[in-house]
Amino acid sequence: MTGARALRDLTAPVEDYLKTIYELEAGGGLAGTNEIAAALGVAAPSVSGMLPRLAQQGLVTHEPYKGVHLTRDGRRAALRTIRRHRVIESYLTRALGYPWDRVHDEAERLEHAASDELIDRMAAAIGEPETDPHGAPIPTREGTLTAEPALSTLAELGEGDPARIARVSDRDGERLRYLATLGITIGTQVEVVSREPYDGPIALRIGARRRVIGPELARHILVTPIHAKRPHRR
Amino acid sequence: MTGARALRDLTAPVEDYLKTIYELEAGGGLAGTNEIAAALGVAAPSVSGMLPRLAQQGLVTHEPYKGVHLTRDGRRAALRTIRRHRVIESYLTRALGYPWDRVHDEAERLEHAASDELIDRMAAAIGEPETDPHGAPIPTREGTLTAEPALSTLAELGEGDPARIARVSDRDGERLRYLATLGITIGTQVEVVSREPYDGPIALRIGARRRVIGPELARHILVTPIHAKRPHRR
DNA sequence: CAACTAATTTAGTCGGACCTAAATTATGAT
DNA sequence: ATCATAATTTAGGTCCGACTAAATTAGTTG
Repeated sequence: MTGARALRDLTAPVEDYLKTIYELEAGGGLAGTNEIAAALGVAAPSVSGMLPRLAQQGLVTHEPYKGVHLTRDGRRAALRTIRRHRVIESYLTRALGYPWDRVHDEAERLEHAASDELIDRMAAAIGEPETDPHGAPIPTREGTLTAEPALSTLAELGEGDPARIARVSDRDGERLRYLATLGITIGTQVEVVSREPYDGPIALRIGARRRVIGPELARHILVTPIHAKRPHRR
Repeated sequence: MTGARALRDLTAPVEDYLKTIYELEAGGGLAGTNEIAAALGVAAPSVSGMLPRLAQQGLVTHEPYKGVHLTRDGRRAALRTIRRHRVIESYLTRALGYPWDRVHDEAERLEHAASDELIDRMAAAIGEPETDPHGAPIPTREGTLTAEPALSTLAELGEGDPARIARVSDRDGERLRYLATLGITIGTQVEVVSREPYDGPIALRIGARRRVIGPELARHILVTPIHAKRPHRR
């Protein structure tokens, strides 16, 4: 009974907090005030001020000085916003020809304004994709996120290992633009040709091309290693 | 020099006020506080509170107890928002299959979140339409609105006069839904078959169908009378 | 275990946008 | 010209979401 009520009229900042907390929780156990503040580009006391408001709406549990956790409702709201974001990103690239480095900011604003109906129509119009243009999985309408298969970093691949580009962060447009010039897009097959020791440059075969990238960049590129048998995982 | 600055970061409420003031000015000389309040669904003192803020941003000139007028900047911002709204409505119907009675609310929210680039891409994707799904003209990217040809009301038509449905209000979804069941859509040709005196019902031929509507509804339907020669206006 | 440091919260403000209740101004009628 | 009424503004308050500066708590280290 508590579920469906609050989700409707969350403010844009609230949705942003929930999304951020969700991502921090997923990626590192607990979400700290400072982390949230840094991720949102906001001062730490602003976060301290927001947390009680979120708690009072039943979206989050908060023990002062310890940390925050999303409640079931909070997680649902977060996944709803994430779904919106990723569907919008997908739609903009597939239906309106947006380059992948310019969809993030647009989605960041539209995700708070689009109705469920619009999101569903967009998703349907582009064939209900399972991932967004950067490889991130799109939560379902019901708020479930298919468990992501374990991905490796391009930096972890050994020489001669073939792999397929699976995911990159959508945050840094600059980096996405650079990756595009390298020919690195989601689904592209790559292979580590050679690696210099001591965290040195990594030489790649990307399709037919050969390129060398730094290890720091490689750590931001997630890949699915390709084994002898085709990875027909479901 | 003053122009381009302020337009970028107007808040959603500010854009709504400007849009409303623009429409009231266009439709009736001066925009009164109460009118604005009624149109926005807000208390009158809220408007009194907002007007100085708008004036201070150079969007409006305000002489207390007399009235408001949009400045050049204010008019530009208003037209920009109106363009957004109408492009979005058009896109939703033409590209995503929205029925014309459900696009208004969606556009009302998206118009504050969409970038200029998105609006332009949407417009391009559906062939740069000149009017929205309800027949309202779409301002150009440069902020000009082609002078609307003088339209009549369906209630003003005499018996036997053929006309083409030109425009209806997008506000009332209920009414739009009813009009759709009558077969009344933009561009449809209609003809007044007969009219009862004393502001009585009006019998119409709509395509092949015959329908009778009340005079109040007829006054909300704008039409282009069709004369002997085809109205090949540009 | 005491003390320092880093993380977090509290205290105190601010601006935007809304509200109700009470003044004020303008206007039209007598 | 005065007076009632309608339109508008002022007064006073709320909530949200942000800020800086100052306190507090937790955690680590000597």
